[in-house]
Amino acid sequence: MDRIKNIPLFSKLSNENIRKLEAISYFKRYNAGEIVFYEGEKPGILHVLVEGVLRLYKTDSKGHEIFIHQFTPNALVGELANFENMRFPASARFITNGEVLKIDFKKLEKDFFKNPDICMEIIKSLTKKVKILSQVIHHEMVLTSEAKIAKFLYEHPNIFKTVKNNQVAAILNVSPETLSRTLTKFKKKSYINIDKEYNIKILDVQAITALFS
Amino acid sequence: MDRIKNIPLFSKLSNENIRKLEAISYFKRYNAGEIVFYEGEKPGILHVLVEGVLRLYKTDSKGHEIFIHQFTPNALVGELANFENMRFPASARFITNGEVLKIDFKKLEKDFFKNPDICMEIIKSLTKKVKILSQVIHHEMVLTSEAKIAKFLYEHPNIFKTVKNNQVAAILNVSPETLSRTLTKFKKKSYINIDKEYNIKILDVQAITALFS
DNA sequence: AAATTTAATTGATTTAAATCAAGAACTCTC
DNA sequence: GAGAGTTCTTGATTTAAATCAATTAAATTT
Repeated sequence: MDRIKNIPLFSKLSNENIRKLEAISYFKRYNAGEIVFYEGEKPGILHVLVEGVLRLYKTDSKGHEIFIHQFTPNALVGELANFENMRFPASARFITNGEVLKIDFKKLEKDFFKNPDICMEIIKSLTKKVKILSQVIHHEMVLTSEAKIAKFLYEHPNIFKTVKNNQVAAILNVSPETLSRTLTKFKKKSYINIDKEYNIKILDVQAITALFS
Repeated sequence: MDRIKNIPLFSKLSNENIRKLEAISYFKRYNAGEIVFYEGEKPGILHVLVEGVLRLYKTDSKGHEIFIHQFTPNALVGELANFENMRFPASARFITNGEVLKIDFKKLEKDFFKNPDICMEIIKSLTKKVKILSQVIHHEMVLTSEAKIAKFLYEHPNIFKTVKNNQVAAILNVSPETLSRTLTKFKKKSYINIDKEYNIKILDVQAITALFS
């Protein structure tokens, strides 16, 4: 009960409605690496990520993973497929251990969508999603690999300390080799400096930002 | 008044609300080729396409147009930028002559967003948009040029009669040369047949669909 | 600390598709 | 229907990035 109330999407519901919601939903825990749904599956359940990091990705013809987005709590996940009654356009896999609230979509639709507060929250969530997809398109269709890497350095200068280059490359949809080559190129041009503890310092912000904007 | 009422988004509004809406909006006609907004511009106005075909596209680093989508009436256009108070992520240009209803977003937000009917319509529109973007991502990041062309042939077998290969190539984000080569390849393999009147007949549906799914 | 595994780098090659270039086939106008 | 402008086709070349391959470096296990 409290747990559902803590989810922003439902925070404004009356106690009665929350009880109704409890009746058509359940929490499920996942371990890192587990799949919540696969691209191509038929939905029926609406997922709310309540804990952990959940990665959304597609698979190309060669079996490669294409990184789309990484969700953090308390995101609504895979609602498009439910709303439009289509198959999931992407797969979702937990990167850390985590938990989702699983809601029977049909029942939710019937009882809750008239509620204006819920409507507004859904609009917010959908808008966020349009923004994310819009950025994915920009990232992958407009920017070059070099530009993507420059942007990432600028926006997440500290992530290299905790995440392996390997994983950064996967997030950027770039091969590890390309990432490595681009970083050494930036070092050579003195755009950045990387010390022994993997602290990345951008020396020439001007040059780095110019690459992606 | 009647014109606004004919827009599905507003069809359920009371006459009073429609009058209010009239006060904060106006219709504007455009000729083919004219720009409604440019990528990077700040919004402030919500656009509803009421007539004509409006193309949404981005421009890459080399100045190339990247086709995103083509809207037909009565689509809500560029709402993301308004909702999220960000700059337009793409440009919009009329392909035919047409008309849009331009609405002052701030005022619309204040007066109309509580209305549950409008909310539902906005959710529908946003959902449609998520679906479109999701398909763009699939199209451009997962499919190869060959796959894109096969899919297009399958889904729009008659469009070649009216639209030049040039333009089809632009819609597919593929060079005219690549389109030409792929079509001749399909002809050679007897997947398709093109007669003198540009009627395209898919001879081997199996083979064509296998290329993109 | 040595051994083993994992990750990063560097160079050479391949790949899918764009670009460049030139000729052929249409369309349109006069 | 000749000429001019488009559009389409075909071949050769270039390009950005992936892949392949080998080596070096770093991290983990024993």
